[in-house]
Amino acid sequence: MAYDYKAIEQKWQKYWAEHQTFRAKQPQDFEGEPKPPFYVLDMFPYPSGAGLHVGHPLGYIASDIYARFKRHKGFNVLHPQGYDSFGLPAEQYAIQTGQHPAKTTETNIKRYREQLDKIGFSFDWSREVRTSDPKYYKWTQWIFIQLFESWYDADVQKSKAISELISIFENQGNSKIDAVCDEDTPAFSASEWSAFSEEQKEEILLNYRLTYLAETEVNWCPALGTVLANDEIVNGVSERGGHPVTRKKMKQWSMRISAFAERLLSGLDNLDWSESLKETQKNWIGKSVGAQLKFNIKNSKSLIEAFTTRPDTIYGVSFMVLAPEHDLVTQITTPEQKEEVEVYIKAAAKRSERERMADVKTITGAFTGAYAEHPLTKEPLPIWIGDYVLAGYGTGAVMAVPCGDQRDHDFANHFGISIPNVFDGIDISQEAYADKTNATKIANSDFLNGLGVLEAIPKAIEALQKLGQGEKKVNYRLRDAVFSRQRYWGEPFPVYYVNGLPKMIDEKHLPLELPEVEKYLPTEDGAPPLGRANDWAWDTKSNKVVSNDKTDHKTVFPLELNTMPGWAGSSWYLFRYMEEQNNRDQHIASEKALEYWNSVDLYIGGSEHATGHLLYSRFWTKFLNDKGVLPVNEPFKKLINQGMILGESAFVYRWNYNVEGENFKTVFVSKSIIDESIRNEEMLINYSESVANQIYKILDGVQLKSSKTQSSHFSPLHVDVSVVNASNQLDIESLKNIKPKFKDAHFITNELGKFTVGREVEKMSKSKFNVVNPDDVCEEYGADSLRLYEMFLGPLEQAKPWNTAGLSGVHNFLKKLWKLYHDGDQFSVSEEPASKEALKTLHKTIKKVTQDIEDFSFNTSVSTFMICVNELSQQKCNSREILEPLAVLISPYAPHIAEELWERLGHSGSISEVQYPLFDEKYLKEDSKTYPISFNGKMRFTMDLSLDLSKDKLEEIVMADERTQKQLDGRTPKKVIIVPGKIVNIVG
RNA sequence: GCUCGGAUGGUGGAAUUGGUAGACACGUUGGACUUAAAAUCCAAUGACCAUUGCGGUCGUGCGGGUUCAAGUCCCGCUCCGAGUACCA
Repeated sequence: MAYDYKAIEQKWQKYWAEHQTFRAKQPQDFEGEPKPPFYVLDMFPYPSGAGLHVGHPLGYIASDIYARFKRHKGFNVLHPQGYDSFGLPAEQYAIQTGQHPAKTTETNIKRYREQLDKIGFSFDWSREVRTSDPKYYKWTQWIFIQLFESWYDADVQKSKAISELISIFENQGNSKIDAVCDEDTPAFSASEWSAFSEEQKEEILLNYRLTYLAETEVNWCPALGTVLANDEIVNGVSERGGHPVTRKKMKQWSMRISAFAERLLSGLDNLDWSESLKETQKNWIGKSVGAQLKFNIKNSKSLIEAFTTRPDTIYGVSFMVLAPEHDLVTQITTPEQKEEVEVYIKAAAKRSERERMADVKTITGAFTGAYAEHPLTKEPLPIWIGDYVLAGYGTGAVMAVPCGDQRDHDFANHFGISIPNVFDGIDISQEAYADKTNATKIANSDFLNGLGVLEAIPKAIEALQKLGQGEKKVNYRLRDAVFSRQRYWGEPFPVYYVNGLPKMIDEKHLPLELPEVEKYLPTEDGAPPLGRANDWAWDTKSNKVVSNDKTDHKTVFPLELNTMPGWAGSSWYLFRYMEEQNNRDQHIASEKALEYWNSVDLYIGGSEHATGHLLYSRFWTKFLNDKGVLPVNEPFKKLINQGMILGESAFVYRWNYNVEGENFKTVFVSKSIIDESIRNEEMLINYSESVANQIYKILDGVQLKSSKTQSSHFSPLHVDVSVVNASNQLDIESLKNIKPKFKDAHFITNELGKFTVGREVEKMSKSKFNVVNPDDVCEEYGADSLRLYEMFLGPLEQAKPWNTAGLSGVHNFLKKLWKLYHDGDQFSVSEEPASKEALKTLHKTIKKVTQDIEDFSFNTSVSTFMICVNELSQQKCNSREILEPLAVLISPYAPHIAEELWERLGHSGSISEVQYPLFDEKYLKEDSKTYPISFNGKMRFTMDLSLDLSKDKLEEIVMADERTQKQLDGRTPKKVIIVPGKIVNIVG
């Protein structure tokens, strides 16, 4: 019987579903001691309308292999899947078509599920989550409330209940605690606190809450009608769609993730993540250690605070620069400078983020007319404004040290400000000296003279501290994350407003479900889509959502109109999977389940989530750990980024032929002809008789101008990869059928009537017509072939192009594997003991494959299987002793064929939990080795020699060999290097 | 600019502590089977030279170095990719 992958795969997919083969057990399901848990997770997909292409399952296949391997190794494996089902595309589609996003999302999920099922994943679907399910987002809202009810104690680096903070305020005000809060929070005593009105208290508390409402400058994207987070902006335009982004002030919910900066940074050390990913998070958090200095302003009570990492260069300060948006600017600008400053501020505000970034070279700024006072020398320092100083970083002000910072150097040069030098023996006339090497000594700096950087920094801080004008400070680049979106398809905030102040809906009334709206657009007066809902007011009496007409601001209040961002639901979903569906109502997951499953042992997904999802979920995990909700403070122990699978786009080339008169026909020329014609430096018409005839026929009567063929005469156009075969030949008829715009086009083919296309590797996308669909591959070769091929393609973490041609190789391998267990059409294995070589082949394979799985080197294990099957075929081995363990070995990779063979071997039930074969060294023991015999490091021939031989004996035998004598040609070797079991090298 | 990766045949990619470079697969070529095709099987396949046979020279982006021995280690470059970007 031939290998009928279609029947086999269908059969086993059905079996797995019916028997719930991959359902994970909860600890209480075991009689006696539970099996050790192992949690393998994929980044859950956003179910887009385009469906899956072959790039998506790459990571899923890798994690599935690992999950299946761990089951064979005796673990209780949790390998769930779900959907990140809130999001922009469904809403954009709703705006265009009027269809409810819930409906399109449902359709898309169905399609995803079908596609995933065909690949044979061992997912436990009984635990599926969807972020848009009210039963799920009830807990997203619950976490939001917990954040609102918390503040951060920087002293012990822990989040605590807000009630605790209130009692601290009541007893001692806010001066003695080290709580993370907004920069502009005023200081108050206990009695002042008591004297505040309830509303004032609420406003102050908002400065401390871990999620807070604040007027923030946000990244507003007019085209998308929403605010974007920093990580949703790439090169100054929106990640989705590439629309321009501008700065705008809006009242927004924010997350005080900055409070967790230090923990997010130090926690990285214990994670088994790739160095590059950790590096990306480190840079994003951007810790810098330095000092915060206070500069008095002449003739003013105000101070300028500036952060610096180089307090040792304090004597090199010759001016100050404020960000144009800095609050002090209007206060201190002198009447003479007022006009110039205002013009500058206006111009700076107009420059979009993108322009500012693109144009770093142009130096701009304006003098305010005011002077600050140097804290040590008391010299006046002119105060400038310049847009190279960012309002959002540090204090929005810098002490400019032109000798030590290139930007300050450029600015000083441009505006003719002096550049005092504080480095001993360094020439700073051309450029600043920014090195922090301790060997360079500080000069012209009073008490710092002669010190290296490392000694000078603490000394400088000490001196400034004595004056009350500076202290050590750690600064982070990480900004608080804006949490409001002006969108419909997201989690509603469990928030209503009393006198403009936010109140939380009590937990027991959650979820607050998303209301219906008649249109998914913002309202005419610019409110978010929820502003269109008729029933969107909160009745505090009945604790229900009621009609807006009932709003009286006494018992019925308006609800929040924004919704939460995409990362809300994905920040905690991993913990939801830990609990079974029917026990999820009362909590995120039961304590017992959280304790048992702990955290994700292996997480696989794309590196594009480095500074978004992966940072936010670490933040929420730490927070929920502080609260005692979670027993862990990191969500993902080990993380692997799978590389992107790229598409091989196909191009046809339109000939922009040069004519006397009109140009009206669409003519495409085979790539092979173009290339050769260019190489031969001839006219296309002279390429060959066949080509000339075609041209005459198409361009009947047209007079071509003579010129040599050049690539600039052709414009490339994408064509769908499905109409191109593995040899790059285009099926012209099919192309005309699927793309009517080619209907009347002419195609100039080579002598054999073939038309070849050009190829280029690009990102796989619909617009490039290079998408390969996994369904098609499963149809043509089967899921096991798809799985093996995706792994065979190359290292998991590396980007690589998809090349359909290679699929037949792994498919052939499966056929060969099948044949090992069959004699002609008959299933046939022998009960005879296996030969020595067969056992050696098997154990060699066990050893290598086990090692490869542990190293996530799946490409090499596929090769190993190929070698194994090749060898066993050669040996004509069909012994059960070999073939049984082989089926288990390969089952994580090609589960369908493995199940089928296992059944044919006479077993009932799934192969999935059969013990993984154990490696035994004794089968690999060799008594001889094929030694490479090298001369001066170059291998000349090999010799089979016993491994028992001593070094001397080896040398004797090698030297006696006639080939050795021939190589030496009468010379006496200077030296003979012998590494037993490895190599013989003769020098001389 | 900075940080992190990477560069090996026609192609995707192997190569454990430095120890036979190019495993495995694709592609290509030749052969067997077949009326023919497909499928299958066998053989060859880094480049160059030699060829009746034995064989030889070069070769892992470039230039140096360490070593009996370097794809692997060290120094200096080039190019490509990713992330990040006026962060004081």
